Formats: sequence, structure tokens, C-alpha cells
Amino acid sequence: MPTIVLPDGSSRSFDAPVSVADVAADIGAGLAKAALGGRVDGELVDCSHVITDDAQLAIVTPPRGKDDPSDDALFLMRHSAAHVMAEAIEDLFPSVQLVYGPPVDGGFYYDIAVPEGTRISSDDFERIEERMAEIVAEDRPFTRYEHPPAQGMARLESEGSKYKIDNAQRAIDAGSDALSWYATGTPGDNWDDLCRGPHVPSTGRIGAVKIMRVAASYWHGDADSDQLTRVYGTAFPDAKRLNAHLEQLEEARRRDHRVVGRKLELFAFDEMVGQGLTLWKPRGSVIRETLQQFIGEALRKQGYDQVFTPHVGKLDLYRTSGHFPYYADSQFPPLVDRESMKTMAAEGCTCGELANRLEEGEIDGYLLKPMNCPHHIRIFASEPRSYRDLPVRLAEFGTVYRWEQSGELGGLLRARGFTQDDAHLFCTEDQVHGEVLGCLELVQLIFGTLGITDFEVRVGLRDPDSTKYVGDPANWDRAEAACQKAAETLGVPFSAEPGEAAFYGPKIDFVVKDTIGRRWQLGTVQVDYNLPERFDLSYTGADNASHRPVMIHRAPFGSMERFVGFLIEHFDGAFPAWIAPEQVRVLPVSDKSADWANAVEAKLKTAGVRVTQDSHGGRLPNRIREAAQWKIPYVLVVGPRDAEAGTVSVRVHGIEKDLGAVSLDAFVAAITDEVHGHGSPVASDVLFADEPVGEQS
RNA sequence: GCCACCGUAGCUCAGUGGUAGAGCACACCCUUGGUAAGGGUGAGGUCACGGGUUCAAGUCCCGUCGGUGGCUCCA
Repeated sequence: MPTIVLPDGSSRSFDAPVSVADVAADIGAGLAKAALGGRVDGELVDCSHVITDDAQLAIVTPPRGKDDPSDDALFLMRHSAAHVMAEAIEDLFPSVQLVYGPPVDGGFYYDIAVPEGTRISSDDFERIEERMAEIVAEDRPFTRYEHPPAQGMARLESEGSKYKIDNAQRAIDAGSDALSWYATGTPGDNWDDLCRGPHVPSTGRIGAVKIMRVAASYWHGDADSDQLTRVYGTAFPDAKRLNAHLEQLEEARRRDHRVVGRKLELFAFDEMVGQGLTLWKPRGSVIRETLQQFIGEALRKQGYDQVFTPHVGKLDLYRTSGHFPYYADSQFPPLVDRESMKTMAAEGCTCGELANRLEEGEIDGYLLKPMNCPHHIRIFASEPRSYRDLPVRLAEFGTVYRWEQSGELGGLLRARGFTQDDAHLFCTEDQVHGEVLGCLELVQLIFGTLGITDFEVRVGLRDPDSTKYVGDPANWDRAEAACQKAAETLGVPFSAEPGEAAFYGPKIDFVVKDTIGRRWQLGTVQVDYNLPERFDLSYTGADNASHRPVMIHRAPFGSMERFVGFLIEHFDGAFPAWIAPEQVRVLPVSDKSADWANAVEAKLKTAGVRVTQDSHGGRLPNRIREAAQWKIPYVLVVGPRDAEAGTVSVRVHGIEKDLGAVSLDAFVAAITDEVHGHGSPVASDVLFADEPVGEQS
């Protein structure tokens, strides 16, 4: 006699067990028709799921309004679409074996084991989609049925797919008391798949589907295991929403920092220079330099000392730090000592022997530095330190080089050479908490000034089962506790992530998303008890005894490359005036206004404003359009009327109209204030306080 | 590194084995124009690179380099 409580608080009683579909039908025929599934006591289930006891139930239906997120409906449709796609692929490629096909953010995929000689490529998408359309048109019911574990396993053994056997074993290990299958149609007659569900009621309900791309993946995410083919697709309730999604992806591509960066001449990569090695062009360099100066002011206030260190260091330095040879694969190959090279060449030494001898320290060489910390540590160690000297805070925009896998490179966001806004703080145990807070302040200053509000905080902890970490577990415990405690002061939610620590210590990371949704770590603060140990660092305490300092590694931007790459996307290239490579462009209406235009340009230049004049680009509307495409914050149109009155006519990027004329002096004062204030107050708001300036994207 | 796809003018792209194209950008000329494309002319190419098949290759095949997406990795 179940009593069902609905989301609106009303309840209905039944004198026998009922399915979700029954309840929907009891409420109304329209709902019965629309129902895709249900959420029973918080658990997402099929329409056919039978409720035997009192329960809370929400019927899942396709999203109604545009703003209805309806995650459950999308989950059901996409999960079901994955099945339909798998059936279509099996029809077209009978030799494949299915592995695993879940819904994911924005769509779904199915991992498929494809035998040697067969391949699924984007050329096959159309016929897969056609086959899927047929299955959808048949509107076959998703039919769930179960076998007890032993019987289910026996069936899978006889079918011979090690992948499905593995999936089933995992389900059993996780405590499932039955294995479930879903047939698209009638069990026995139609296609079916081992699956925990749930699904939409029938194949006709999966909405508008599109296969997006094909990629490789590894079984169990293990690079040494079987390589699988992963086919990605997405599904939406209708074609309109699918198209809106595709247009959004298109828009995201236009906003991609690689596209914007080329168009705005911010940076370049060059085959001749090398993969992942950034060439900062003049305009991009202005952005980077401006950010560096901005953080530089904050560092001076916090008592940092600037240092400079070389781009290479001897292998022994990195043997001591633990970078070499442990992480040799992710470094540029060592630069071998010239004499050693000669000797080895004379001995007919092989490359393998060379590598061995480098590893064992029999030959020396240099490494392009993969991190700045060893150099900074040697600066700390270069003189005796007293507790009175601490904390010692050494800062450097240090360029490091890492051999990132070629498939991982991605514009400025993942490069092989990049400059960290790095610093290392050497302090006493008692100072750790306060210093970490100071580091977090820097990150918050940057994010606050630039209006970055959409970010995650991750506390990276060690994975207790891994051997890649150096140092004493007791030190790790202390460092992890320090990070957790500091993160709690941020006042924003954070997640603890085991396995995400640096090899020498735990860290607090600030993570943002790029325009196509990938996550990137920007700012980072890391507490380290281990490198001071490895380098045997010490200071003299008040007790006249020798003590070990604690180190904090921190980079509030992360790296200049990644940060600027993110920032390009954050602002879509339309930087606020204080960062913009070109802050003001002067457009004389005609040559008749050349004198006044020159005077305006000269005055702004004298005031330190990055200003240009465009008097050659043809007619005025054309030059205005041109300036808009460069996303220049302020465009000053000057004509005879302005020359007469000593004014400039102001256009602001993102607003398609002339805001009006102001005196040149007033404009210079306002933009100077804006630049010095790192964007606040905004000059156009000050000059046109009455105008609704709107969004300046 | 792995899988798939891609590489034609500075940029965006067309070109399905038979004489290398368009738009924008660029240069020059005309236009002196008050708020998002005025008109004309011109220049610009080892079709990424190397090999192969073919009477003939931008086009088909192999390799290399580079790019994109995903996987793995990211000290």
C-alpha cells in the first residue's frame, strides 16, 4: 500500500505496488506521455521501476522552458542515446566489442574495442547517425531484465567479452545482487547491453542526437592497457536545442585564445622555433608586462625580494632536488658536458650507456630548469640565516622548460617553455600559516582586480598508495594540515583531491575553465617540508641551535603564458584599458583635423597612455570598424568641431555609438585615473555618468 | 606518447587525377569623408616537407613536420 509523495507536497496512495509510469498516468495523461523516468527517494530510475513502499517521487520530463536545466532528463536521454549509438555501430561494425558508455558533461560517449584493421572515423558518422535514426524511428521500448550474478556471469562468459565481464565483476564487487541488461525492444529478439540503467522508456525519446567526434582512450584509463576507440555524441530534447548547443560551441571556438591571439597579434608559435615555445609579440608583451608590474607592486608591499637566476643548472642540483632522473621524461634532455661527450664518443658509447651514466652521476651535464625552486634554495643557502631574517621571500619571473607530451600542448595554456611568477618563502614552522595566507591574498587580489569569479579551489593532497612523493609522512601530515587550514580561510568552497599534490608537498590550486570547458590550474600555493630536508637547509634559532626552515612555493598567476591565455578568453580579447595593448586610438575626421589629432595624440602620449592615430584607413566609418575589430577600449573621433572646442568625441568598445564630446583634459585625467587604478574607476563611467554605459565586454 | 581528423595567399576558406581560385587584409591611385566596410588597379603560391603510383598529383599511397579534439600525463 505505497503512499507516494510528490514534489509539490501532495501525496497519492495506491493499494498495490505501482510503477513510476503508473503514478504519472494516475496524475494525468499528459504527464504519462511526457515521463522519461523518475527520481524515487533521490535515486534516478526507469519509468517501469516499481515502487513497493512509501516513497518520495519526482517524475522526470523533458525540459520545458529554456532555463529548465533538467539534468535528469538529459542524463536519461544521453545515456539511452549511447545505447542506440552502440547498437548502430555494432550493426555497421560487427567485429567490435563494446566496453562502457556513460553520459558525460555535454553529451555521452561509448568506448569500443575495435579489432586491428577496422577503424571508426569521422567519415562513418553519417551512416551511424542514419542507422540511429532508424532505431529511433522504430521507437522500441528500453526493456530492463535481470540475472542473478552467477547466471549473468555465465552468460557473459559464453558471450566472451572480457570488457563486459569486467564491468559485471565490478558491479558484483560493489555489492550488486543482480546484473541488469537493457534490450532496445524485446529481450532475446533485439539488441541488448549489460547496463545498470536507467533509460528513457523507448528509443523514440532520446531527442535530437549528433555524433561529435572520435578519439582514443585506454581501458580503465591505463595507458598500458588496451587501447579503445571512444565515440562522442550529444543529445538534446529537440533539434532547436541541439543547434543552439552547436552554435555555442562555434562561438566558443571564436573566443579561443589561439584564434583571438592571432587576430590581435598577441603571440605566435613557429615550427622553426619549436612546439610549445611561445613568441610573445609586442601587443601580447604589453599585457604580460603590465600584469607583471601589477603583481610586482603587491610583492614589494608584502616584503618580497627580487632575484634573478639562470635558465640552466647542473644535474647535481636536480639530483639533490629529486627532479633528475626521477622526472627525466618530462624534462628537455640534459646538456652533456663537452669533455664527457668527447670521451664517450671515443669509447663508442651508446645512447643507452649515456643515459645510464647520466642517471648514475658518472657524467655531468646541465638541465634546462624545470622549476625555479632549486636555484632559489641555493640563494637561501648562500649565507648563514638567523631566525631574525625569516621569512625570506625570494621572487622571480622564472622561465622553466618541461617536455610536455606533444598531444598535450595547447596554445598558451599548455606550453613547453613558460614563465612562472614564482617565489619561494623560507620561514619557521610558526610562520607557515601567516605566510600561506599572504600568498592566498595575492591570488585574491589578482582575481578580484580582473573580475575572475568563476573558479574552483582545490587542495591537492598526496595519494597514500603512490610512491612518487618524497619525504617523511609526518612532514606531509603537517603540510597537508597547514593547507587545509589556510584554504578554510578563503570563504569559498574547496575540494580536497588526493593524488593531486606536488611530489614534494601538498598545494592549494586555483582552477578555471577555458572557453571549451577544460580546466586549468592558475594560481598555486604549496607547502614544502621536504626540499629543505633534501638540501639540508638551516637557520639559527633564538635558542642558538640550528633549525630546519619550511618552504612555501607560490605562483599567484601560475604562469604568465597560461594566465594571459586564460585572460584573453575571459575578456574575449577586449581587455580593460589598463591592460589593453592599445588603449586609445585617435581618428581624425579628415586631414583638415590633422593638427588637432596630432595634438591629442601627443598629449595622451605624454600622459603615458598607449595611443595611436589612424588617418590612413579610408573613410571614417571604415576606421571606426577597424578600431572595433582591434577591441581598443577608447576611440577618439576628432574633427573641426572638436578642434574648435578643444574636445574629443569618445567611443567606448562594445557600445555602438558616440558617447559625446568631452574636453581633452577631462579625458586625459579620466583615463589616467582608470589606468592607475587598475581599471577602477572606469573613465567612460566618470565622463558620462548620466549615460547608461552598459556592458563593456 | 596514443587514436582520429586536418595542413592551398598574411587570415578565413573553395578547389574529387587534366592550365592554382574567392573574400578579407596588404600596396598604389581616385575619393577629404562627423561615427561599424567609398571606388579602381595591383602584388601576393615550391598547394607544409620528403618519397612513391601515374602520360599527368593540390587531389591517390607511404613517411616526416606542424595543428585540432580526445585519452594518458602535468614534479
